[in-house]
Amino acid sequence: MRLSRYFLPVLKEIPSEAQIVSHRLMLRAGMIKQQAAGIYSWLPMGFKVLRRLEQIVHEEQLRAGHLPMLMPTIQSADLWRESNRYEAYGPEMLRMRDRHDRDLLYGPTNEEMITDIFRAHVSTYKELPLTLYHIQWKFRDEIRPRFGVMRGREFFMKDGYNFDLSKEDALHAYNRHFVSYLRTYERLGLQAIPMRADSGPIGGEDTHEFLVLAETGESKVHYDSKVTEIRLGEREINYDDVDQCKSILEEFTALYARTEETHSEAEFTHIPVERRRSARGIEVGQIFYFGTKYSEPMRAVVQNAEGQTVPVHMGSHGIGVSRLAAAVIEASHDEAGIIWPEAVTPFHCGIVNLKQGDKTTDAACETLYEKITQCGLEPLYDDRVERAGAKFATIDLIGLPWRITVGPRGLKNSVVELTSRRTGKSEECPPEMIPDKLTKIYKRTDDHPSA
RNA sequence: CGGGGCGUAGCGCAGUCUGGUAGCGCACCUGUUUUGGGAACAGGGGGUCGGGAGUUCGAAUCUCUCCGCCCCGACCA
Repeated sequence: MRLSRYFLPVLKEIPSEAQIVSHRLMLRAGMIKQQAAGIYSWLPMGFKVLRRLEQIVHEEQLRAGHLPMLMPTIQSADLWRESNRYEAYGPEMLRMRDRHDRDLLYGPTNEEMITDIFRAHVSTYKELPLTLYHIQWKFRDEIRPRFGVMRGREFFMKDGYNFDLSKEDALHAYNRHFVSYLRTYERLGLQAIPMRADSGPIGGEDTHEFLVLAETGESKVHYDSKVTEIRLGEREINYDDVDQCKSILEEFTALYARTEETHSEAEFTHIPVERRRSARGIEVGQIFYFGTKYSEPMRAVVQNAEGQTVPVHMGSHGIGVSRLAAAVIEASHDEAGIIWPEAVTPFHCGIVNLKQGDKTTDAACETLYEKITQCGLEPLYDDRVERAGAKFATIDLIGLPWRITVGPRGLKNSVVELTSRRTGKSEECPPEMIPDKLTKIYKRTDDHPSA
């Protein structure tokens, strides 16, 4: 993409409504524009990041064997009356009425709807286990939306639902999600710590939240500092392996890590003093096992091998995709702006032409642009007629992980500069070598399952 | 919902107390000179002062009312 043809309304000054760093940077980098309290437009570059996050979440769900689908944003109130949540959900639910006076709502979550789909089409245990998910906009009419897309009223969420014959099967689904979530966050370059949490209005027995540590996080958390040393890493995972999934869950939950709601001071004091940590975190996901809470009232039942009709065991699982954009920025930025992890960056590199209009530098940039594009990578070429400082400031602000600086000074020696946004370190090399270097860098994060 | 604050050009703000018909910086347009970390100069375009009602010869400014947004608190991906 050529910057001169792109729509990237960057701001030099910080809009006054933004309090936290991710919100400020998303506004300054021209990623989002507020349309109402807690409701945002995603401008081209923000949208690009959102789609990359969505893509990675999809890939990891597919890898775990979960099936993508799409449910509508608007739901009928009748379904919610069946589960008795229409009244129980309270004013957080945005209710509306159509021209025939039918009660509708903008879905805050989809347990009822997925259960409706399940009961309409599944009647035998032979179709189990089944896990369906979608990535769709939700609306929760928060009392006080804030912090940009971190706590929007409208937000983009992956929500999945598993249906199993027995509690044991459903707990495996729980563990499987646990592992797939860990993998998802690690791919995004985020450290998200699983913590035992409170089940809230979704209800249920077992639940873990995944939290990214950040000063601006809204949740208070308490943990043993050793949990931050555990990584999933490159290990092979077989999502059908019940024991493996269980042992990974046990490995990650053996050490103390709780949100404020489930915190126990008594247990906390068993941790050696130097390892006790109380901090704040951003909740980027949560998984639940809730048994037959919805399947019983909504009659989502199957016949088992003995011919008995039994309610299915269910769980639900969510990742806040739009919130992830803010969480990544909270976890990865500096004074100059955003620092995108390679996995989610909107463009793979920026090409900065220091002397736009100069035949030699223009030609060098064009060639680089073409060659890099041919490698399947997407460069953002700053071809504006601007001074070097302005171009550097823009490219730093929007946070592309790699910058290629092309100027007459370097070209005299047949070199361009490759600079890491994260470390600030530069190396000079002939432009012909750049595509290969970038390809190697991105090979590490280019991790698509065949699905 | 309780408490606090704000609404003036795309963004950041002054002007409001003490009424006299709107200004500054950035951004934008034109030109000249510049050009390896947000250039300088000159010229220029852009505003129903959140909406409505009232007071007044006259309202961004005073009064009433509605709307929107932000911050602190209880709830949540």
